[in-house]
Amino acid sequence: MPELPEVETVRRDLAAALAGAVVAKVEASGARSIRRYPDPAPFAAALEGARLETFCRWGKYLLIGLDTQGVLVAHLRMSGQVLIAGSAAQPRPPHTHVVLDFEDGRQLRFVDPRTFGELFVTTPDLPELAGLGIDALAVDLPTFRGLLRSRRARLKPLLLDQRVVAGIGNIYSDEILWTARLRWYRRADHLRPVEVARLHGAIGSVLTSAVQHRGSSLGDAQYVDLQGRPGAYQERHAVYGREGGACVRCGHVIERTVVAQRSHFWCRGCQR
DNA sequence: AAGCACACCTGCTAGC
DNA sequence: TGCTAGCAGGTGTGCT
Repeated sequence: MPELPEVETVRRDLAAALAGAVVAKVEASGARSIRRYPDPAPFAAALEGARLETFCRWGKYLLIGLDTQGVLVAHLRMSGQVLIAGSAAQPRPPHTHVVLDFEDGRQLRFVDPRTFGELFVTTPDLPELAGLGIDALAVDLPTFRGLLRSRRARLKPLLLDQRVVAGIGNIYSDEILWTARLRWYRRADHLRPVEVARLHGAIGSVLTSAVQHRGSSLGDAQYVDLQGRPGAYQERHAVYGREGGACVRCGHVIERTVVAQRSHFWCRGCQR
């Protein structure tokens, strides 16, 4: 589900809602959500009594800095949601696996039907995230050029590779390629300089616009924000999920093909 | 290095 | 109406 814009929306809302909040109690009933811990007690102990101080994001990882020098890391994978509740009395959604109780009575809930997501507490140097590429909203053009120079990978798998640039998933890779007017199978090291610049510009413009519209929620509403509300960027998708529709730029029919075992949506009329 | 197949899960939908 | 196959926003591993 969530890619960079959705995680960034959650990050901003968390910062506004929970800066300074102190964890009173942790309930971790879903073992898979804290799978790095053979036993839930150390996970709870790392959080109980801690004050939430900073709210950062790196790619699709949410990073909450604690006053204990620890960092709570969350990755939502396909179906994870972070929801805030005004009180413990508010009914819990199905598949609520981890609950943080705050001193003021509010709760933060980690809900995840497919249980691919996870939470853990680590040190500020984030050893578990070694190898993750530069954040997609932080990469400048010269750096991006350098990243592509020696890569023989095709553009779609390259954009999805979190070791190169972090934060882009299946929806936004298609929107970025359409915006840059490039086909998925172009090789990174064969792009002309003007095409590299277009791709870099498209990463910035698509992700920034998606953040402004609070991310994309598809029909099954797996992605919702902290308050359970959907995003609005899906209304602006040019290609993703629009198979058979008309390209808003050139009028050709949007096609769907399978690339790297994922659905890929594109326009043969204006993507080269 | 790159690409593929598959694994991890549940839920929803399209098609029979 | 009821069943089943296929599909889903992500990543990790193991194999060519």
